[in-house]
Amino acid sequence: MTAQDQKLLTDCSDCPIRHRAVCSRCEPNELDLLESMKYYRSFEAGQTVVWSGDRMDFVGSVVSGVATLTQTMEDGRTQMVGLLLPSDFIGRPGRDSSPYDVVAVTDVVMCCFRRAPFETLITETPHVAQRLLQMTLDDLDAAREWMLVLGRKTAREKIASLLLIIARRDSALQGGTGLGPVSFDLPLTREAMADYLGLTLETVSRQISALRKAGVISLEGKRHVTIPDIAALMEEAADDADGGFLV
Amino acid sequence: MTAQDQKLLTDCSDCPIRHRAVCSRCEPNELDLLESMKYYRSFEAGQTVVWSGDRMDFVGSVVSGVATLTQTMEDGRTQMVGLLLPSDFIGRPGRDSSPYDVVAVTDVVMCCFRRAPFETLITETPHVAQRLLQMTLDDLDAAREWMLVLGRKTAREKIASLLLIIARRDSALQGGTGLGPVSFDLPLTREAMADYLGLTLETVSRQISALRKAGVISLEGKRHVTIPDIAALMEEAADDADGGFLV
DNA sequence: CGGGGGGTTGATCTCCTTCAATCAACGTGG
DNA sequence: CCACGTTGATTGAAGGAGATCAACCCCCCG
Repeated sequence: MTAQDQKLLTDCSDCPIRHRAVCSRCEPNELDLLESMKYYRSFEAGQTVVWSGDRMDFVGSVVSGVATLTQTMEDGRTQMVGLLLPSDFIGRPGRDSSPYDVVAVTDVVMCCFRRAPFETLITETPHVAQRLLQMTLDDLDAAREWMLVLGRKTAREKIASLLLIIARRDSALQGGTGLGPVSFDLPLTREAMADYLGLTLETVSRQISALRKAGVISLEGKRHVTIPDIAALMEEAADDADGGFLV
Repeated sequence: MTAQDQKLLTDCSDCPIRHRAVCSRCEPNELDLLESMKYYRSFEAGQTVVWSGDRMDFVGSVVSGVATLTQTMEDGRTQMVGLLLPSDFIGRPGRDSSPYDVVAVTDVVMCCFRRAPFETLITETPHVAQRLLQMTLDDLDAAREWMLVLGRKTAREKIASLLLIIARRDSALQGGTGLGPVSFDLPLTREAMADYLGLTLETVSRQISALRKAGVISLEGKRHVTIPDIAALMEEAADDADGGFLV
């Protein structure tokens, strides 16, 4: 985090996620309340933010970077159940421990609120609670969308679906047009993609190669992806919803 | 619905889901408001409650019976993304169409509210919105739990997991002790189970037979299941969480 | 230079799907 | 009352998509 970033982060009105996070609906006085109880925390790539089952004394928003929510079985099988991007919220009111591991996959900055004051706040100010309900409903839709991917799609379709999701987000954030070639960096390793998709990392690697050989995507290095024709990728993903690329 | 059921359903204070549904936190005056805008609808087994994409002019709670939330791809592959039991809520404020098909799998009675008045109500009375947030968070947890099942469990583990979920619900509803043998009727056909689990109906049938032959479950007819030893079934489900049978 | 993390590719195996036959239960109409 | 069709379920045989095991590459860093 540069000195300038640090400066930006002290004032809510300059916050990069001001218009999308839990606080987006707040009136100025509500924002003052939130501002008085907030603090920032930084995590390095690879660092665990919260361990599954551990006590969690805060909730908060991802300001920058990417984190994952994962579940692990006793024998080591793991499934990613959420991908946390800037403006996404971590933690739930009314529960003091996370049932998932939260791991930073890139460097992450979070805007945190201590849980107790936050919980009283959402019972008293409706705008935060309303926004939180909206965000939770969106998360639920995303989770259900993902259940279709996990349960019914082939490995190739899974990869295509994941690439589309990342492309969509990126283009929404960067303000691309949604037309013409799209290109972005994969924030996830092959293994993390496998954990998201319910596959092995070998299968992920093979299917990415296959999509490359088919000309649906092209790679520079291992991580930078270019999509010459988004419609072709949507075809591969078997996305019935036209999806509305920019949604 | 018998005449007595009908009578019971006219008054919120006698409602069987009074203490678990969206209305469970309401003060008497809030309940009066809700009561003034509610109406009941019945659906027969097999009937579609809402078609994916269609306009939805109401939201509401399942009072009795079982319904499913499913997604279907163009080529016919379908994935169940939710199982709706008594007290579960359908529809979301702020959106006028469902992205999923809602289908009654048994006869279903719903307590409905017209969407417009309900939406103004939740912006004005905090208790309904708070309860809705809680329920949505629970749904999200359930969806994420299910992502682990879909992504990482074997067919046998999937079947065991589904049986456990149904057993848990049933025993919570019926007020069983959670100890000793548990027995219940499957509300779902083999095909519906397959759609829930991301399997084929043949695999479902085979794995149920396998669990029966292994003595983990026993069947009377095709639908009535008895579980002599719940711990054994949890073992088969590879449920890391002790699960706390009664949660 | 060694070592380790991340990635690719190959060979083999296996679990689940696919296709198909059969069965039991049930209703319906002649 | 029985032939017939339908629906839900079971079981078998064969094939395939993805897992598993393993070798190897690239690049960065100490």
